[in-house]
Amino acid sequence: MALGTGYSAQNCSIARALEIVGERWTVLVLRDCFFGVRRFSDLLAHLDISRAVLTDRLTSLVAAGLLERRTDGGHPEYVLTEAGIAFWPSIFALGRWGDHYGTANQPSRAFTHADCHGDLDDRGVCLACGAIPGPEDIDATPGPGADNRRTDEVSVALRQRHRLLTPLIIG
Amino acid sequence: MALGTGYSAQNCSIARALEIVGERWTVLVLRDCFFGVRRFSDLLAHLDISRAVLTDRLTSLVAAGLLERRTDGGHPEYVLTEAGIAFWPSIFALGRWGDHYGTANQPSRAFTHADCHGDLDDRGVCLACGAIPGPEDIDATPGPGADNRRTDEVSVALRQRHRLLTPLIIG
DNA sequence: GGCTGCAGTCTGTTGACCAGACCAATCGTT
DNA sequence: AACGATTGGTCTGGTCAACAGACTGCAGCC
Repeated sequence: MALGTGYSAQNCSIARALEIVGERWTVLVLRDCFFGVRRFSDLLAHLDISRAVLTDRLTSLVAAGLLERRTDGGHPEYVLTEAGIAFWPSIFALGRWGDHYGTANQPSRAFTHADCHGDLDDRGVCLACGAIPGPEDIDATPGPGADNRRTDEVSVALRQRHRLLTPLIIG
Repeated sequence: MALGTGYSAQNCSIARALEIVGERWTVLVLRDCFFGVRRFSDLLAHLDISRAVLTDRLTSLVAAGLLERRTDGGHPEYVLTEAGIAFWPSIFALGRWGDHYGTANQPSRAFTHADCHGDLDDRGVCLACGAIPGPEDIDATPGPGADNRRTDEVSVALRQRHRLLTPLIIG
């Protein structure tokens, strides 16, 4: 393991999680995967990340079992595995905290329970039915604080209501 | 903001959260604060972190409003603010994910609802009463995967059952 | 076949993290 | 009050990760 990524002396669940997802950009890569971004070039355009670093993060995530690299003859696609999908509560909690205490005013994105169209509270509980839906049952829509400055195709596609985990329609 | 910490082009709740807590060690500092660690030297001993980096992280967390630096005449103490306490769901979610998908076998730590002694499920719901307790109502105990190799006083103190957010009894 | 775009690799530079030395303020003991 | 030990930092030099950008080889399309 590269220096700067290990917390070897910390025998702790949180440290073990951070050894996998604690590096710069890793969580944002996973976020985009939940939004249905699957291609190298789309991640590159949406994240404003160095190509070398994106390559490294994708390789690490595949090695750690959060992403699967699929090459059905054509260009590769990176798709969340069960372990990657299980990371959703962490993503959701981070986003909610960022909404309340980050440097901005309004949530950039809103999540609703697809089955009953209820909004989710800070714990992820559907206000309409009381369930805690997984990402496969959540729709994402731009929130009141969303900005429309970015013009890359991924950002444009994300301005539509969209079911998490399903491939994003780009272009 | 220093290079390597900004995600300026990402107008996103998650990116805004990561601008504050996304640097190396920051989440583990917060974890220790939830466990009741408050002194510079205790964090230093427990985290195996460079002094300069710990100074930087504490300064950043105070500046971001997650920690308050209290100096009532004596040595300073770092205590979670409301914004810091609100970060608990992210810490909990990361820990649970690390339990299931990290490199280890067994959870290093268990959390129970202090009011009714129920265990918490992966979503933070008390299995006994159905509530989702905040950290002030949660007791931490060593889990089945805890190790006893570390001998620093903080690690030793954490082997006792202990209410989150209350000062840890060290020494 | 030729062209465009995709998915990386490679290179030099910048800056964050590291270990460890150093220093001032505080605390405990007498 | 004086003294030493502990605490809470700062400072320095070295190492490694991230950065921007050039380059390469393959896929897909016409």
